[in-house]
Amino acid sequence: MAQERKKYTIDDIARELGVSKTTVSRALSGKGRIGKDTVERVRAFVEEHEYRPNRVAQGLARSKTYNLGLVIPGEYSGMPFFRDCIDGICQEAYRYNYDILFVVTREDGRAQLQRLVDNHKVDGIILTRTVMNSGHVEFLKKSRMPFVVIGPSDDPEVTSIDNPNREASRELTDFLLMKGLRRLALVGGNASHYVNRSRKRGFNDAHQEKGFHPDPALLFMEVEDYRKAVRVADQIMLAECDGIVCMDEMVCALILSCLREKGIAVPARMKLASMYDGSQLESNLPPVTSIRFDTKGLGRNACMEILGMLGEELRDDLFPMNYQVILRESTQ
Amino acid sequence: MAQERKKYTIDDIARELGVSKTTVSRALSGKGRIGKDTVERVRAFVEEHEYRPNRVAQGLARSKTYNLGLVIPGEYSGMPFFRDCIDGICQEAYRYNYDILFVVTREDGRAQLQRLVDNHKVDGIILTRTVMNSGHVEFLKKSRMPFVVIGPSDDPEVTSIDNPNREASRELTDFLLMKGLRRLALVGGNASHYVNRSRKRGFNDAHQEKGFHPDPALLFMEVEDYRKAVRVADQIMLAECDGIVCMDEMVCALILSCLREKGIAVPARMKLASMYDGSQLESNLPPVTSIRFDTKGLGRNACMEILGMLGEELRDDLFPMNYQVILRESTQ
DNA sequence: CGCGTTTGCGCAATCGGTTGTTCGCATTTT
DNA sequence: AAAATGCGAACAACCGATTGCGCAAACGCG
Repeated sequence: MAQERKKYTIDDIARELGVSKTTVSRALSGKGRIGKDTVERVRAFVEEHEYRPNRVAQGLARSKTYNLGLVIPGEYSGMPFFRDCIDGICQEAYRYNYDILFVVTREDGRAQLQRLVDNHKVDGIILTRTVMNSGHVEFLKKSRMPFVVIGPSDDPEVTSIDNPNREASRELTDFLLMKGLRRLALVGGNASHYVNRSRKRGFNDAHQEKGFHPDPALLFMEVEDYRKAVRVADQIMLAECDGIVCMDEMVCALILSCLREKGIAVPARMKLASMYDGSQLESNLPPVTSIRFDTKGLGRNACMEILGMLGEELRDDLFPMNYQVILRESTQ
Repeated sequence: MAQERKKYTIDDIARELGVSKTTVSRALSGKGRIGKDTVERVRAFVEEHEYRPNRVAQGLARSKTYNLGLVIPGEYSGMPFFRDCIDGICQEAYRYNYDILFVVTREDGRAQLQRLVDNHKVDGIILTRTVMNSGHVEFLKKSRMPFVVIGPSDDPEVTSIDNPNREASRELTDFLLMKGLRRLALVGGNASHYVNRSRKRGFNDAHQEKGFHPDPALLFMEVEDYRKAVRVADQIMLAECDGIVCMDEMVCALILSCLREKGIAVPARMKLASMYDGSQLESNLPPVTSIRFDTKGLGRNACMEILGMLGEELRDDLFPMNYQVILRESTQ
């Protein structure tokens, strides 16, 4: 049973080893001229006694915190996309010994952001963007704090990264059109969420390439719960659609549930596909065709981008940001 | 357009005001003897120039980081419970100018935790517990790092806080038994998640109080997707149940969907209730009776507990940790 | 008026590291 | 053999705050 252990400081190490703390510091950082055997001695001692430099003191001396700020809008933090994204970000950050400072923004999001910057609590910031407003980007540009954006950006000075939503949605839609479907409904949740807009663009792209025009009457947004889904499903059936494209997994599950209840056979009487694949679509009945993104990889990339800006030597290349259209029974 | 602004240090302030930095420090902290008018001058200047003390330097001097570690198991981080909980924690932390260091644990969770402690990156830790294993608690006890646990704890030395799952489940079950139901099925997801065990206990409690015994054949766990739900729903109908109690919102939505498809009228032929209320049950068809917890309040309480341990003067009392059984159409 | 107490403030050490510069010594060059 | 070079290690300043202690002026009181 390891007893309460003294916390060593660099001075303790220096004293016990009979060297100066400069030497200890250099031995550990590998910077500056220093003898090989000395390095070895120090390393061994440090290993033995489990010394860890105090990050706070290091931070003061180096003007560095080894913290990254992650800004997430509160109302979305539970969505599968964010879950995977956060997962990737954390995983990559930990590899480089950074930690993640979590900022859940609500109405007052700016105050938290400002605190991070003013108080020197982070070295850089990862900003997730859901709606295009929020002066956060402008604020960060002005503050000289390095940052990357997850989501769209029209500003060439801003490093941003995102899933290829538009392209992927185009491809999925194209696949359905190639199957001969001509009256596709598009169903989604929150209309102001940029991701839904990107997916809608892809949907339109595919149509236009073939000289088709999606019927505006077949666009249904704000489908967030079962009751709304029921109504939309009714309208879709009345409108004589031959296929339904859902913006995300949740909406898709709701719609599918409604179709089953109405006894509308998928895929026999109606094709169904989703523009985002989660854990539920594969094991649904029938399994639903959908687009799989490497969202975790996206998170890792975002993290690598910011680490790169902070001068870290990256150990891997960025992940290629692609996607897969996964064909399942719902479109057979 | 606010131009790039110089970052003031305490020395800058002192120089410009013609006082010592000791004075500035004292004026701002309110500690130590110092003249009223001096305090006023300093405060005004600081306000004017938006000076913010460098938290890292403060941290070194005071041995304090104003960071709280929040340990969350990666596989659950997206669940509604955690979302609300995190929300509450962050909200409360920000009020006291603390930030949240987010630790998503996977298999290797211990390494991250150890880093937080070894490197002095946090003042305290909030540990969320999902399964009862994990030597995290023992590790933290040994490390002398203040911490609280969200979840159950048998250890009297450990501060822990949780929703009253067992009591609430007992009450909900009791309500159903009082209605005359005698063959209740209990359906849930992950069986090793402690929260499901607590709820199951409450379910049993209610039965035993009345001298009944829940039929072990009516306990269905690991119902995670639609396909499994379909099978379970079949078995439930065969078993001639008169009511179904679901462990959480997601399972409940799946089961309800299955019932609708089979044309089984809820509540006419089957009563349905959920032991956790989320955003989906109220707007479902029919709306489902369920237990509402103040999970956000739980998060805030956990945060207040740890802040208290860290010597912060709390501005509010703890929230009373109660719950409501919300009666809806599904049990009428 | 003299003396003890209180008040306001600054000096300097400290927290635990990093880093530019110097210094002694061994090795190589001429 | 003297001068130039290179190497390893230490000195001391510094990062930006906090804090124990001491000093001088102002105050209270008999």
